[in-house]
Amino acid sequence: MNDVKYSIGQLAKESGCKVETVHYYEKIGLMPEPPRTEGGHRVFAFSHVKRLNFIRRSRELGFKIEQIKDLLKFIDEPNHYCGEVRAMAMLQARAVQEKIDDLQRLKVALNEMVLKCKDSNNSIDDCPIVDALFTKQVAEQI
Amino acid sequence: MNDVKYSIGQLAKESGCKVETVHYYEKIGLMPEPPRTEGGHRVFAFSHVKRLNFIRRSRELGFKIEQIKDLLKFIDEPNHYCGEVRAMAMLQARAVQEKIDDLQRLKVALNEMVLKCKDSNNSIDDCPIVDALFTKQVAEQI
DNA sequence: TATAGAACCTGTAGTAACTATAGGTTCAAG
DNA sequence: CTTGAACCTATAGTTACTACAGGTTCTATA
Repeated sequence: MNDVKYSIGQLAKESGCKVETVHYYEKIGLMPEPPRTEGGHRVFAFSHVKRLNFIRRSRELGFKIEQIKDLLKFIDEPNHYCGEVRAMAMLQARAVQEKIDDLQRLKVALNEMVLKCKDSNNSIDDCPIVDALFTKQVAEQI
Repeated sequence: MNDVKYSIGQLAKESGCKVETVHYYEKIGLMPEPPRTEGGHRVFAFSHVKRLNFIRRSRELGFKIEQIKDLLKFIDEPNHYCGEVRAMAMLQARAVQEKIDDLQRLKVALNEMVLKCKDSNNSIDDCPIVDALFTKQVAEQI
């Protein structure tokens, strides 16, 4: 039977979150309010472990909390199709690609600045990096 | 002479920030407190435009506020060398590369999930993406 | 069974880097 | 001289947590 019970600490460990994060997810409605012991301690089931894993992994993939709420809605409510999830994943992949492109441009700019700055014993007044940062449209020089 | 004066709105426009951002930078000590008019409006000089441009561009390159404070310290205080700035830029470039690598892994994971999910009319119960997110160590499958 | 201390509880404040709002004052153009 | 744009301050909101304080419950050992 799958009626193993988990304390919040075990749940957290099991899914790689911190206890405070579980509290937080409960507060914002990502995780349901679990049953409690007499004394008020939360008692979780394996389904909670699965759900929290889903959330954590989605976060790792760069989904925002609001997006994860949408994903969980698909899962919680019946009558949804794989296509909706697929579409979200594709959108996410595109957003990630854009971030990568931005960072690539960044890196090139930084490396160029470093290359220009050959004589690192220069006084700060002659530093090409400082210079580059003071001039307009660094980003567009790239 | 370079004694052109700028209102906060002009300063903001000139350097691509919002007025509130200038207020904020002043509050946290990135920008100095400028002189004021009788009525209390801030009056900026060209040096402020340059400084704010430096800050904005550094932010665009992914430097954190605290790092920019360090960079500005180099510039504000005498007896600093180009090498210190160069070292920070190199560190920054490396950090950016790491972020790029992370995102690449992300993108691959997302794309693989999308590819596996061929039949988007499937019910959500059979969605390989949802499946992948529920299983452990998605990130390590990549 | 008594007790120590680990783990839990709630609620609030802090983080980064702004953005937005409210409610009031000053400036500049016509 | 009036109008309305731009400015002022102060506070709250944003995102996704993290960290604390001050108290309670659970559990393992003596």
